[in-house]
Amino acid sequence: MDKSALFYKLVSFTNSVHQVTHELTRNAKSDSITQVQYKILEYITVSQPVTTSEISSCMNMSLPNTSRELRKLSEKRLIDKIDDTEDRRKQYIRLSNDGEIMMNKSFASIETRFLERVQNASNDDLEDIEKALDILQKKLFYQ
Amino acid sequence: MDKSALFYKLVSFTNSVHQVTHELTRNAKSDSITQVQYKILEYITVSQPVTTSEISSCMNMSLPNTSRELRKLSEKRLIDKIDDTEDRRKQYIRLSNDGEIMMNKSFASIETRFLERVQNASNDDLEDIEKALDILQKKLFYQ
DNA sequence: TGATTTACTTATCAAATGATAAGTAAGAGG
DNA sequence: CCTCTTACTTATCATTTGATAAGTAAATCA
Repeated sequence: MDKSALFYKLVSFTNSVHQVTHELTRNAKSDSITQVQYKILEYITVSQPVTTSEISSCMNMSLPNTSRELRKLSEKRLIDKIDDTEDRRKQYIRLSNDGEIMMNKSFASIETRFLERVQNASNDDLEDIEKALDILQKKLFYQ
Repeated sequence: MDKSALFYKLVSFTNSVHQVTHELTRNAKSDSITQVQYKILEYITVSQPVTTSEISSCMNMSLPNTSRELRKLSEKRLIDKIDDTEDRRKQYIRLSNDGEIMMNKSFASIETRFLERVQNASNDDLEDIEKALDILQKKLFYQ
């Protein structure tokens, strides 16, 4: 097994994933938030409740900048900050109702584009895709 | 086959790909160029020769901004611009020698991290990974 | 040949992002 | 109790990035 050849395949693959992700998510984001704010909301959506520190380290941004962006999201009423009752330095971040509504819309838009993309795939194709996603997530893109 | 469930799997998967890509490529970029400039060089590396317009549309950036960044890369002697002899409005972009050297270093660094990531994978695992990459690229992340 | 389109450049401005210093307040450890 | 560490905030600044207007020069088209 030539690992170098596999590496080049991976480079090409990740480029495709980035391209297609861009294609699927274009216009999904509301104009009232920035790209970084959208990525933060996306992370909160799938991981809530999360602390500010967790967001900071998972999104690879500094704590001060994370704090600033969360303040902006809070001012836009898209997230709620809930103080931890045990450790009062911590606070848990959740989507607010407005945030839920916004992210539901975004995900619906992305899902629509996804469905367009796989509309011609057979059931066998879809099963192949699912298995392939599982294998790669487990064996290559594990965290 | 539940396409909605598959969609959620895809969301989780693309997040993992982004995370791992970030992990593999950290420190791969020279400090003398910006993130966007690095992405442009990466695109030129795998697609050269390319025109300014092609870079602009494939990287989803405006022609003026693309032109500016290419000028900066040219000033740093990382790319060469070659006038098209047939259509004199066009110019083809290539890596310069210095650009080749820089990108070879970057790719070597990324490959090293990739090899660390798969060092415990068996030959069967690697074959599974390769097949999965092929399937997804063909059936889901096609351009 | 004149009008239109294409490929690209220059210039300018605003906004987003990143980096860093300095601070507060609470928990943890000796 | 005192020190250290953790979790987070505020403030500030530089840089990067994005958007837009206006221009040049070459090709195409009618």
